[in-house]
Amino acid sequence: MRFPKLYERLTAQVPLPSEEWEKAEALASERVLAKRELFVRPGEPADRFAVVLQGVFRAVRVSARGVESVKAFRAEGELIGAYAEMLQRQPSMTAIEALEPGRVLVFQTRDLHALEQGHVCWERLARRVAEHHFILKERREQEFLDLTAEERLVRFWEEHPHLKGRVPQRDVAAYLGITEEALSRIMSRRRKRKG
Amino acid sequence: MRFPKLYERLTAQVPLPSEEWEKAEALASERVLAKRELFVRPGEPADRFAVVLQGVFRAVRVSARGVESVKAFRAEGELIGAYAEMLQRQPSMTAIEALEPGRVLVFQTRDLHALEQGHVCWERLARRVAEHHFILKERREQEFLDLTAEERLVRFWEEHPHLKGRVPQRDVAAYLGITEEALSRIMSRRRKRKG
DNA sequence: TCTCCGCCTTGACCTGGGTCAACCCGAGAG
DNA sequence: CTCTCGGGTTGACCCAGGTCAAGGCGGAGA
Repeated sequence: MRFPKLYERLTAQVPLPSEEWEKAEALASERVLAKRELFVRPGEPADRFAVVLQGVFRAVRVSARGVESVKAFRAEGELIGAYAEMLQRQPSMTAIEALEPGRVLVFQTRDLHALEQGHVCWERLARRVAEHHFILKERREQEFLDLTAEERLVRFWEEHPHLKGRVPQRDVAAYLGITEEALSRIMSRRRKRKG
Repeated sequence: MRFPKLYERLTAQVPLPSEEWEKAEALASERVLAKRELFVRPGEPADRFAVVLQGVFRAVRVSARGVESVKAFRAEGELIGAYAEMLQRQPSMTAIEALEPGRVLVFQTRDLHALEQGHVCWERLARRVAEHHFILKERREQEFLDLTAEERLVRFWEEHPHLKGRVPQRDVAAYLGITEEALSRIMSRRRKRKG
């Protein structure tokens, strides 16, 4: 077993026979990414995903207006991939970019599919993953519905303390749905108010 | 079988043995709701959900500021319930209200849990449901990130043509994340521009 | 050392939407 | 027939955040 810690984490979610995990490991491959390198680029088929072993990534989409918005940041232990597109068997509309030099463990969806045929544990895991991501998205929806940009900022740092110093401010702005100028002003306003 | 059409729809998602469906039907109960009546009220345990047989429902949450925001509208054939809270075994923070007199088919999560022990099809269905809801939420997130209120309005009616005339304007506003005054103005602005 | 570049800040100005308050209108109820 | 009430509209005013443009600043490379 090459990734016992990862196995540990997964098994906490859904019991996973170690033989099954060994099979999965055999199908996975490690990949190193430079800062700014894309793990997924828009237009590509959404046929793979990965677990972050090292580094921070951002999932970005550029709108019709040409504005970049950040859908999520992902760090060690989390999944990266164009999930929604994968589920809908569409080409990716999302870019996934390394914000630092990183390492990931890549799986082909096709391989996972094959594993699912062999043991129900993989379907159960897929369910957990879907449910977890649903909860994340719903939380974010709620934030857009009833928080101001400033409140969303505060909440962002509460929810992502591990990203301190690892993501540029402009990306935080793009995550909050505001411009970098607006974010800069919100921060200076708070500096003044709080001390 | 009491609900063959519903069985049809589900089976299109995930093959469901008819015996299993019959078991589920036996556990479900029909409930009639008056206009304005709540199917779920905030604070209650999130221990049940339902399929809408008739009527339109809204899922509402009131923010700390006391503002109502609408998370979703649900009509015939769709699911209602405090899904996120259910997954997290929390009391509901959401109210689910009938906007018209309605009928629903109610399931206890506990019962579904029991069914899952008996046959994998229920887990598969749960996975599909989670994935589907994820996609819906992500779409909405994207709309908040890169559309104006007016564009969200247009998209809303494109995505929910069946709600025309069935939901009050103020609730559409609460769904879009704006006030009813703002929505009214956006509409009159468009009336002027377009003719 | 100087320069360039990526990232952040600041200013001036504009605009969409929030807030508060008045008003309108159509449908039931008495 | 009138009153009331729920839902929608309109106006006046304000403010958060967008836009455009000009710096500022620290670090890497020549």
